[in-house]
Amino acid sequence: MREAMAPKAEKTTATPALPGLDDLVGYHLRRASIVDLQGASAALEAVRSRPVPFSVLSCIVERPGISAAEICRVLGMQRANIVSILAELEERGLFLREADSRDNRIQRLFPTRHGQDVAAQGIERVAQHEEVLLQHLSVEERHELRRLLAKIWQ
Amino acid sequence: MREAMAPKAEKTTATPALPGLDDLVGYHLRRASIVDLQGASAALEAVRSRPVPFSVLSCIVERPGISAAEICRVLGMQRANIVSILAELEERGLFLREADSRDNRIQRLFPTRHGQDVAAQGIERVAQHEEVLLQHLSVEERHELRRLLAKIWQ
DNA sequence: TATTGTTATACTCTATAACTATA
DNA sequence: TATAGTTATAGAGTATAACAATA
Repeated sequence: MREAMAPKAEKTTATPALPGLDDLVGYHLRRASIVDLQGASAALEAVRSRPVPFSVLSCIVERPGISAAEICRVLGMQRANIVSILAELEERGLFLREADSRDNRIQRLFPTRHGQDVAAQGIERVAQHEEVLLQHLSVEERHELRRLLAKIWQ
Repeated sequence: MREAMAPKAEKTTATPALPGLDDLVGYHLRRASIVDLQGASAALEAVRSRPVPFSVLSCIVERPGISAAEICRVLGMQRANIVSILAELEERGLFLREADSRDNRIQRLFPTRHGQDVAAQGIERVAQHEEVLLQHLSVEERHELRRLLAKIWQ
């Protein structure tokens, strides 16, 4: 607010070609992502989870038998960071580990019935949150947005 | 494949209405944002900064005389979290604090010449990074993406 | 009472290095 | 040697509570 009455001098000799923070797509990407994360986090409280742990659970439910390393590749996270998340999900009885019959290094993860229910409830809640988040976007715009975003990271 | 004989509920009895992780706009928002942040962080190493501190500096450069609390409102961050960031930027001589003449609670922040240079160099680097990030998007798509993202958080 | 700047603190998420055991 | 799971650790970012000074 207020221009502060031109404090002393300078004021930068006009920067016409120089882009500002608001011109960067990444800035809006970040701001939008933060708003989404906050809403998603609130939505996931209903199933006592958080965005990343919930994404991991969803992976297991959507791909029964997936390994931890595979989940990391799918979600783009470090193997070291999934360990405590899996420990928590396992303790809650949301999935089970089963040794791979051919490769003893690998543990194959299978969702329990409870895990499937929690994942379904979570997705439902997050979808409801997105309905609010994207309320000012038409169906076409939502699809276009998702398409453009996927193009960036995939 | 193998229809007829009415299957008795096996292997995911078709989940048509249930959205998966990949259907959530927020999922792609997050993934895209992470990729962008990584690139932006790398780009900002050239000016020894990071996304958030750089955003704060940009705010000061773009709005000379802004206060810390105002920056927090602009960037959507907590007042408590800007303190150490300002301390670092100040120590590097990127801006100066000046007591407000009317309200002694407020410190008005003004960029130094060096601060302006660093901000300009940083923006340039980040813009170059975005050129790579958005290389597969047309100019129209980039503008549409930014418009849709701004619609979400603004 | 409300706001500014501040300290302290905790949590989430991401990152790297290094270890073990298997392959 | 390469990969899977793991431990430890660090860093960035976000969040809340509380305080003193000022309005």
